[in-house]
Amino acid sequence: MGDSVDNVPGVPGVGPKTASELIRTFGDLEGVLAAAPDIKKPKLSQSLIEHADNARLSRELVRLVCDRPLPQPLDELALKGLPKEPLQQFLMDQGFRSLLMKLGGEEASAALPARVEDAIPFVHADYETVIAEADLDRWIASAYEAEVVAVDTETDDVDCIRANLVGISLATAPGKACYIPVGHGRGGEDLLTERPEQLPHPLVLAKLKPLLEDPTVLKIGQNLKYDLIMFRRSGIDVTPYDDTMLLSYDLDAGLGGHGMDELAKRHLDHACIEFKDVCGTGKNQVSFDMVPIDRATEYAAEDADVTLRLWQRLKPRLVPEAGNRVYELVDRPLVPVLAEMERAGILVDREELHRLSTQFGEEIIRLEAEVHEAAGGPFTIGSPKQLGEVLFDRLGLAGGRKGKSGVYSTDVNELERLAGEGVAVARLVLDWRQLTKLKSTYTDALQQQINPATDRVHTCFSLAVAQTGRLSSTDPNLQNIPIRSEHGRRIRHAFVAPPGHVLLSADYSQIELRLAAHMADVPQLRAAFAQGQDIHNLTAEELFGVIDRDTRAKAKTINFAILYGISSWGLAGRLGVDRGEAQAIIDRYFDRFPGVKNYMAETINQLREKGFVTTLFGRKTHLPGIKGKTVGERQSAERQAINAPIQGTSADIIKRAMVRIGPALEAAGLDKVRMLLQVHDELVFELPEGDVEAAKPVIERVMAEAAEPHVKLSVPLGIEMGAGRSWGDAH
DNA sequence: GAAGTCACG
DNA sequence: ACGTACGTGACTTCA
Repeated sequence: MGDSVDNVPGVPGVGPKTASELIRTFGDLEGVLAAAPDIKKPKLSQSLIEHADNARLSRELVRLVCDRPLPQPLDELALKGLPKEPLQQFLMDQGFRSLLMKLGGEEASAALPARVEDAIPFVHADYETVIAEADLDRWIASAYEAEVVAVDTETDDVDCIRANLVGISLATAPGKACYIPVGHGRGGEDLLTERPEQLPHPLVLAKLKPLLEDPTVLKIGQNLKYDLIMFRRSGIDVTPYDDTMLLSYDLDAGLGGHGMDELAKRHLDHACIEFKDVCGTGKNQVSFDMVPIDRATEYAAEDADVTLRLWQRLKPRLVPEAGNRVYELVDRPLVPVLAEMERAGILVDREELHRLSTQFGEEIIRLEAEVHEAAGGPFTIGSPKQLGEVLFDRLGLAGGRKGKSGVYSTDVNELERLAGEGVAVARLVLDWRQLTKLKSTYTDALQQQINPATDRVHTCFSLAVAQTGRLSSTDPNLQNIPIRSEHGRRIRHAFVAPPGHVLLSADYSQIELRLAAHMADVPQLRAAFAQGQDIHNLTAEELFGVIDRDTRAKAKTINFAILYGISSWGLAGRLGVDRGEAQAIIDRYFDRFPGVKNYMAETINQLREKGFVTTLFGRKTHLPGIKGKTVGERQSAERQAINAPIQGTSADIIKRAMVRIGPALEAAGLDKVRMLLQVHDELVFELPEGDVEAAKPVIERVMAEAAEPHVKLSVPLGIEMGAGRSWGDAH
């Protein structure tokens, strides 16, 4: 990366370094200063400000070194005012223990021990249940004193939009944790039939609010987005915060899951009390408000205790290992943004979905009869096993291929092949499959997902699932709403804006190919994007010398193959040519675009050496499969290694756009524009009709400039936008 | 709970 | 010899 601090005065032999590298070299900020006793302070400051990879770090360096008024911040700094105690909070946040001790005394840094004490056992009996007001006050005071507190909320539902608060747990030191019940025994049937003695819910929240919002106390959570939403619903804005799930994700993506139970096993060698041991499972499961309070305390306080201990293990690894970039710049600030998107939800036309369900249902019944007729008897069309036997055994069609479990493949490729050969039943099954898919997954299911209180659908975005840094969406998944087929597209038209409003969709045009052109440094591709040329036409021209429908389609397939980590077998299968021909095309591609070949070789080398690959923002994806037993496993890791930096950089960029879009809109006076959805390269907004023309340029600018200043791209990022009454109309 | 299938980028 | 692209989540059938 090109950002460097040239000629750092007073640091002989250090050479060009980014701020993060300086920190890494000397252990912490104090080390940097110690190594540079005769630093020309203002000059260092200016230099760091201009070149450092963490603007916030730079600013605090300047503040520390110069003790004079700060120049205007460069990046995120512009988005937020400084907290009350910026330096102390920042240092604690960064894990600069020794400096904190010097400035704030021993007690200020007690929460971040240089070495984690392994010996403190988990003793459930030591956890405290807070029933009296004085005890609550004592715990709050202890959190202020520790300047760090792990927080966990217990509720009666995994869906935090409709969940009720049942209790809150706090931990201020390993082994020192409490549980504050507020909603137990609310009309339970078996376990608790009346409300046991508890502090009133509003009182507890009123007492916690100043603590949770205090800039000098760091709040720590595991999957904090959930708790943030719960607190936001009560008018509490938790800040500042750390999330152990995200720390794990940004440090160890690819090495395992990031749920608390798994992290506790991995890092603390501790088996947490499992939720199902407290609440049961299946039809015997009860919600948390029905759990007796003493049992609830063991479970809930342990969660906060574990979270605090995980933070002590993970946070100190951040600067040395993760380069401190994606966590600070991307993932952590995204949490409240996603929380607001989930809270907002999107309006769905229930009647339209119902009409589509009815319509699809009637068509499915017709198709079912036709399939059975053609097959010579009834069978379960939805059973791949039965369908395969009907097609390839009963009807005796040729070309049946059995997989390792001994069933014939009947997927879309196979059925399309048969349909192309004139097998009528194959086309009927394809149509039946499409409509049952649309009905069961979308038109039926989405109606069930509409929240009766808001009349809207509230998805849950997960930050720590995808190996590459992408988000994922569940309950319902709003990142796979149909668009490609005509029937499917009608479902998109059921996602609408309320009266007087429209939906605006903004998407990055071919962002992954643009990033590949930049990362592999391919002059022709860069020039084509700079001039707005059609990129598949360019590939067709380079590879085949002619541009027509056929060569362009082939070129498009090849461009995708490049992004996914090419193999001659895979390309052959997609293009319908033999393997030798596919290999010839690949060779020709590498010949025309040698940067791509080099990029792939370098990336795989890096993977073999380090065990991970990185995005332009420094996000890691570990791929232990590169050391796998089989060739297949190792080649799979190689393909992932090619794709992960591209897909991951794209994810980093749109996430940064999401973090910056709110403040940018606010600065433009567009406070009624709400971001609702992210679909990997697309953002969907809901806004008053009259705001569309003002909002478009703001959104476009933020998205187009989202990589800057930390990453300088050699290709422009193109944005396409549209607005309409429905999501379907916004494209 | 695994396998197969298919919706999206 | 190996293998039919990268990343997800939801639904259905069936053991």
